[in-house]
Amino acid sequence: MTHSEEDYLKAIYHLGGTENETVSTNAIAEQMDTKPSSVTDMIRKLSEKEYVSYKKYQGVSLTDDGKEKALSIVRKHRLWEVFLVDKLDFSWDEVHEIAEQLEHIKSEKLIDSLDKHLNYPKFDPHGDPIPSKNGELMKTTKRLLNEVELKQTGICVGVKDSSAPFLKFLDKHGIALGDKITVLDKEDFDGSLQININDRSILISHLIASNLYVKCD
Amino acid sequence: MTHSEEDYLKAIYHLGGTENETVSTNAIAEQMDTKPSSVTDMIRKLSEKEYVSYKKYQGVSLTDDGKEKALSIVRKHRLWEVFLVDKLDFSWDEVHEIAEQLEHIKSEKLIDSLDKHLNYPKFDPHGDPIPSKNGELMKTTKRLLNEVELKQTGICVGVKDSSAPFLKFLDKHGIALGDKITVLDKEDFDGSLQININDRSILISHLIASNLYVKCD
DNA sequence: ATATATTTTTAGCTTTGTCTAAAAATTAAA
DNA sequence: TTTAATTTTTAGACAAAGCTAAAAATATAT
Repeated sequence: MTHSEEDYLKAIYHLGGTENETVSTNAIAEQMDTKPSSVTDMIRKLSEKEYVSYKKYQGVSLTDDGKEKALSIVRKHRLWEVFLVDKLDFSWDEVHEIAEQLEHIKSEKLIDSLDKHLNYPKFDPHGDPIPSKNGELMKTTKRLLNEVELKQTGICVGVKDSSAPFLKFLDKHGIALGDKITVLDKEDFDGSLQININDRSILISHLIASNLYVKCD
Repeated sequence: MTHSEEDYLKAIYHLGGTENETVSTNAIAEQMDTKPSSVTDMIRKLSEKEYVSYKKYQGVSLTDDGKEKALSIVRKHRLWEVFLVDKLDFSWDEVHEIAEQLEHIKSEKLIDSLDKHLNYPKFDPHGDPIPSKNGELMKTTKRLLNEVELKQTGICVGVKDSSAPFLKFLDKHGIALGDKITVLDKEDFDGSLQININDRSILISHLIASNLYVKCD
């Protein structure tokens, strides 16, 4: 399994090409910042190796084997992200591209040891769940903050928009993973939300709220 | 700088192709377990990029630029080895091939943070010195154990033969990096050494002694 | 010093992953 | 439903890194 093959499986997984759902050649090309023709080539190879099932012009989806491989890469990626933040004091928005490299390191024992060293974390620094060793992914019932009822409290577990500008905004305003957020008020006018976070009360726009995932009990 | 280019620079460095010393095509091929013709190809490329100086049929040596790159890879390799042993409880003889992968991860900040996290170690688990960030390598005056005078004590800092069988032998007999070794007696007959290590006294063969580096005061 | 052996390089081919440009299939629209 | 637009695939090229086999250069030995 080459570096590149792993990248493709991960991309297909993230685009939802699992459980009989199909993903288009163009979508993969865009996600991976490459050309559709390159994608077709690789898809054919992955199909021969039975990591994906594929009929010409009909899109592609992961086989059980492919899904297993994809989840193992996601697991590695997220564990390394936890390592970078928890142990090396990286901030939330710096870890992605380094983890993108580290996820390809091949050693089962390394990942097992890392998992133990990090005390078996369940979520990565972005609040995304870490697949278990045998490929089970915790179902998290997260909601967008703007969908949360008045007076309810939730824990910030992730973002919808993970672009650097948005992550920097959150950082600047002291909003981080694991923070408890209570919805104090909703403005009918523009959908702004008055929220309580870390014992401060701030007003955030609808756009911000609709890109923040929280987990309520 | 590709993965493969880095491997070649490291190999040339380890073969001593620095400070006007020259290394042969065949030697590199053997070290890297590849063919001489492949080496010639890569040497030409590295020469164009001015990482090595090279005249046909005359062998190759690192430029200042190339040496700097090689030392940075050695630094990364050895820091990762310390991480694996100190933090993830790997044993001495398991870390090499994983570090071989990790050394290619590209992120200056990652290495700086790792160095800090490990508390700026000076030696790797094999007792080899870790180059500083600016490429300085500590001069260690290590000697082979069989060259040490009677009654002298030294600290075990490395091995000459780093093959798995030898490392396993040491492990089995409780000889590890950092151990204090005193030479109690030398047998004229076959060069065996009676040594004291960790409050035990054992007899080791000349071959073993001649593959163990120690550092005396 | 010449012949032999060894080392190194060249030439040409392979694989992996990418690309462009053109053809084929599918989807959308008039 | 026939045409137009879009998506996907094919065909052919390219760069990286490796290989084999043969040629050229250097080193060794008689």
